[in-house]
Amino acid sequence: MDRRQRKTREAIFNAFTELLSKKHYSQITVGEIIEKADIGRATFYSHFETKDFLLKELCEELFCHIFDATEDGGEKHRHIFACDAPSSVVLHLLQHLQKNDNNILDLLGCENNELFLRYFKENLKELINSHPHLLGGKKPREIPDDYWSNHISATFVEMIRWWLHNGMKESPQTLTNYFYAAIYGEDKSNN
Amino acid sequence: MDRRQRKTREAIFNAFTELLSKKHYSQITVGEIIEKADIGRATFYSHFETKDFLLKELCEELFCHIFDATEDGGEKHRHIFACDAPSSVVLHLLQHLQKNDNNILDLLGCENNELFLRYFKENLKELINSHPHLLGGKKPREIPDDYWSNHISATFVEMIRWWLHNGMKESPQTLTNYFYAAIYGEDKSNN
DNA sequence: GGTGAACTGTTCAAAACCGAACAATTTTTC
DNA sequence: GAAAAATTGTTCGGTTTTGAACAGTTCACC
Repeated sequence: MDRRQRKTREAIFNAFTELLSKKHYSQITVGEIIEKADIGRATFYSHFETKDFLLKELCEELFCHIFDATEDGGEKHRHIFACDAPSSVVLHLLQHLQKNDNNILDLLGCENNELFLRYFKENLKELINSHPHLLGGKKPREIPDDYWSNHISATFVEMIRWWLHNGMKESPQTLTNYFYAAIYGEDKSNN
Repeated sequence: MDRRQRKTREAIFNAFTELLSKKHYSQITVGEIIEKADIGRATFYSHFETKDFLLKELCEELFCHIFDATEDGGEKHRHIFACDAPSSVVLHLLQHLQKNDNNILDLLGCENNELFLRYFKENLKELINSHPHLLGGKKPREIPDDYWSNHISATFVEMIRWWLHNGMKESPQTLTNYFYAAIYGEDKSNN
């Protein structure tokens, strides 16, 4: 990507993220984003059709970052698909959140958190649909696949919401244990 | 100035300032500046003929900033020419330094400080030449004007060097008193 | 003192950005 | 509920930045 495009895109994302942490999505104007990003009006619209599309792309970028390989202290860490057990996928994701990559905690903690948690759940559900055993769990035979993926992703997101709401006191490992205990009915997090 | 030019110029100045605080001027390459500023090669040379010109313009910008009116906590502060007494000019300049506007202390404290103190002295001397009573002092009749301006500016710069070297413990007001005591042979800083 | 690597400064067509306008729509205000 | 103000999304000529080259110079190493 052209250096100018990259810089403009980053400037917009940064400005938008900053605004999102301060006020509600609906009362953020494109003009504010433009002003904070310090770019021209036409430039904004050459990158994003509307504010909604900007939000969508921001979310996608955030969750792609969490779900994909990324730099980690100078050393590439493993892609989640390369994890050896479903529980390590959960652990991995929680660690990402705890490290506050891309200031995602600001967004999950602010008054716009519903926006992001919804996106997060949708993305996670799609991922589970395409990789049914990603997070493990034992699907009862009589339940449709889509119901199950909805159940798992909802459980995961609600766990995050609970975690955030309680001050993130628990370690990612502890939370992972809770997650699988709730799904399996017992602690099999070492599977 | 075009928004792109302003951003590029700032990026170059910031990158250059950062590099100057870490290594000696002579061993900073244009390539490093370009990389840190995150701009194209041709862009750099469309702004500055050479690294030397960049240094020159950085110095000019820094000292213009100190000597000119600028934002001060949301409130415009007085231009030095509007100060009521020569001693308040000195006080004013020292306060600027103490506040570390534009990270000038990084530059005056690093191994490139000679570079900046020399520029500072030259600029100050020119200013005194054009405004002989700016900093006050009583010029002995037998001394040429240029010798006097050189004397005053050198005295000022050496005071700054002493201040920096001793950890800037003295208040700007105290230092102002020292300055005039040394020039006049007694404390007349309230003139 | 010779060789290769790094650095300097220049060129140019292509691409992105600017800014200032504009009509259309929404929101605010009275 | 009408007028005013703010916001949205588009247009376009002019400007800046880009990136990838290039020859010429300096530097580091042997």
